[in-house]
Amino acid sequence: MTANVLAKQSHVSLFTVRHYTRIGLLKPSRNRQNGYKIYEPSDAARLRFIQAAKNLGFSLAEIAEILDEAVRGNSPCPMVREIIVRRIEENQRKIKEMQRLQRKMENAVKDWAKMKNSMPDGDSVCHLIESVGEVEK
Amino acid sequence: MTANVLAKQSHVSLFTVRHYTRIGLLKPSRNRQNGYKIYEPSDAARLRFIQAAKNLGFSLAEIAEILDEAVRGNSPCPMVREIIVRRIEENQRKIKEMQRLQRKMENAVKDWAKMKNSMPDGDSVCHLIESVGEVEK
DNA sequence: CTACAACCTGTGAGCAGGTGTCAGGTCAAG
DNA sequence: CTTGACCTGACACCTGCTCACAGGTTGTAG
Repeated sequence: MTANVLAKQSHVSLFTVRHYTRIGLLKPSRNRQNGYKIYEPSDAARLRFIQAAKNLGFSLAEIAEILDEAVRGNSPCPMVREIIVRRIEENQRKIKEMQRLQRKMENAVKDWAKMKNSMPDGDSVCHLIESVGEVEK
Repeated sequence: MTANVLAKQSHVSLFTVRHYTRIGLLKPSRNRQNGYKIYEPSDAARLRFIQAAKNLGFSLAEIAEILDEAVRGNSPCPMVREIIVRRIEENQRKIKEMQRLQRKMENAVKDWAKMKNSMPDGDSVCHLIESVGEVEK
């Protein structure tokens, strides 16, 4: 199986397959005749695992660690449990941050509805944005 | 005012000032004697504007456009209104996506509580993660 | 006067997770 | 035999910094 075939079969872009191969997540063998990379069904399984883990919020670096641990014959499960707990906390923080930003933007639009457009001068670039900055403080 | 002084006064890292200068958001003049960059109070105002806009979710590229428009003597306000409406929609989408991920991770942890750790084999890297993938489909 | 620290400079690399472009090699069909 | 579709590695690009490097400048202490 070449990179292109694996990509199409796995509903992933060719670039992604090449990227994963370059960073060592996939380790295809080689066709000695032409130097082409050869992916086995086990690489397809690996790729499915990577997609599943990515879907669960794991970073590629973490996935690489997990795969390494598995290749070394150790159970990656404890590591997996640790990572996801940390990821849940991080994600919660990010969501809160984005909701704060969302409220801020919505309030800004509301406030701006009554304000006119202004021409820039030496002191001010856009009084709309600057008014939010002032309100913030 | 040198880069370092501007950075400290604006509660921004020196690297950030240099970065903004490199990408053209700040345009200091030069000391002819030693080649040092000279920042004026207007650059400090510009930097405050950049921080305010970034706080509101504007990207540096968008901020550059806004500043360019202002320098050309046009009101950047219509552009600002357009961008923020788009940003609100994008942000809402991202929040929903992250909440979906959050639920998925929390459900995974709950399900995994009753599952044992497993050793990897040819078919499976970590059955915890793979079980989520299967449930998804 | 000089040594030294603390500043300044431009350039380039690194992060994450791809996306894409390039020149060149390979292969099968017509 | 030529065309077009594929393959390869190496590299640049995106965002918003953060940092390292090597070298020039400045101010102070001895």
